[in-house]
Amino acid sequence: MGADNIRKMTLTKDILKQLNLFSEPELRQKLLEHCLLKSFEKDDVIVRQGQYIKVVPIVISGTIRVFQTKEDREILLYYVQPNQTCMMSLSACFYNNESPSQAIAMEKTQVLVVPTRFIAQWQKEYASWNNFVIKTFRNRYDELLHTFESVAFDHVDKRVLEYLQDRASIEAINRIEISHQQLANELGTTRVVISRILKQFELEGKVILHRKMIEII
Amino acid sequence: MGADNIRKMTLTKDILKQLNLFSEPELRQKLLEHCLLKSFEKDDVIVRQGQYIKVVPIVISGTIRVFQTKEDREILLYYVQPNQTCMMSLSACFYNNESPSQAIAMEKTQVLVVPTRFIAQWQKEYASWNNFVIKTFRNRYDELLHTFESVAFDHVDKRVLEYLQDRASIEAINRIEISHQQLANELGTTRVVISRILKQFELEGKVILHRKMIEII
DNA sequence: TCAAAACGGTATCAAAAGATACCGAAGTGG
DNA sequence: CCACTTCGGTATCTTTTGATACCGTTTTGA
Repeated sequence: MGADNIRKMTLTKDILKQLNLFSEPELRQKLLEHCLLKSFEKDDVIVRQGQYIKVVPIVISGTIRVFQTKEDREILLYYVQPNQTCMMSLSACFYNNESPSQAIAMEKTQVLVVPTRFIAQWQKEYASWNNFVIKTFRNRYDELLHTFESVAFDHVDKRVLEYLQDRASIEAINRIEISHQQLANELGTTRVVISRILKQFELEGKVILHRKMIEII
Repeated sequence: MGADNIRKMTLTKDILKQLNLFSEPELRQKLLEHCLLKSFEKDDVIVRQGQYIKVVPIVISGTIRVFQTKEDREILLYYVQPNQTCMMSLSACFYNNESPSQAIAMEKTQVLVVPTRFIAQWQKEYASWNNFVIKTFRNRYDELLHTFESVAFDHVDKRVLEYLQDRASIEAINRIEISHQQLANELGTTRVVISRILKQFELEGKVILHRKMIEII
């Protein structure tokens, strides 16, 4: 939320309706009173590594990519879709510290900006809010555990194939628009390794390689 | 909780006092009514990979090691100390599924066994319980994120040194009793790699190697 | 006591990944 | 249109880690 080019917009009931998360009318009223609607353009920085976080962004539309970097290496943690929020924001509500991760908008993205001071309080008062908090913690932990396990135990080629298949499955497509460098950034390795592996896959008849696009057979 | 050699013992107020987690007298009364005290010997299996979990074990004394395995490889997730619980138990309360991890007692260990059906309910009713749940989620996530980052970005030798230094620091000792194979199991690699790295450290004057013990200089 | 198991050191070889460099093709934007 | 950037293929070499084997020493437990 340190990005200078944030657009604050009017939060209305209609916009809030796009979130199918919170059922209590009283809570929805409080969201209208205390929260903002913000809009980001593609590639806008939402959270920087090391940044102190004062708000929890719940995605209404669009996608946020959360990742770790070290020197010139980068690895995906997760994507934040509509009706979701990011872990470092939620974490910061209960013990404010610096974000270990970065968050960037992948496309034009609208978020509901919730001040952190309400999170713990609303958790006690509203079941749907508590449910959201717990589900976020739980799902993000499971997801990270899965990623951790494959980084720890699997070779990169297996992880590449799994990534492509997951993505094809989720998006119900077989033509994945991604460059080799982007794929390297998702998996925490280098572009050359990815190119090498993908070429091997092409020779094995698993994929057809296009420029910035990979077709799964 | 599938281990056949569990010893059920009497849960008394005095034993419950060893936990400095829960402040409400009403909650402490409910813990006395609904929970059990169980005891494990060193090397007892507390949770198996793939097992469905019906209880949340809160450690009163002793230590539990939680880890992931794949084929004959193994990597530490975390240790559960007194006043703590494990993540797959807590996770199972909100959506029961198979444990992705294994848990083993590292020494004689006593745990408070809380049936999962009370977790979500008590979370709404007792602030200290909610605090425990949230803190567990948060701390375990942060911890896993840190481990993930070093597995993803650091070489094994760096991770070895960091492990040894962390352990020396936490235990306020400089003689760490661990075999090369155990260290390999903590870090998800092989014994030979560990031996090689440690030998290099010895040549560099960072450690002195003993049998089943490493002395940090 | 002694056989077996565990431990750790070392060697050899292989596989995986990284680092660097170069190049031709495609895309971008002034 | 054209200079520049991006993309991806490939080569070469290096580093890191893994796999396997062997061995001498120490520990364990019957």
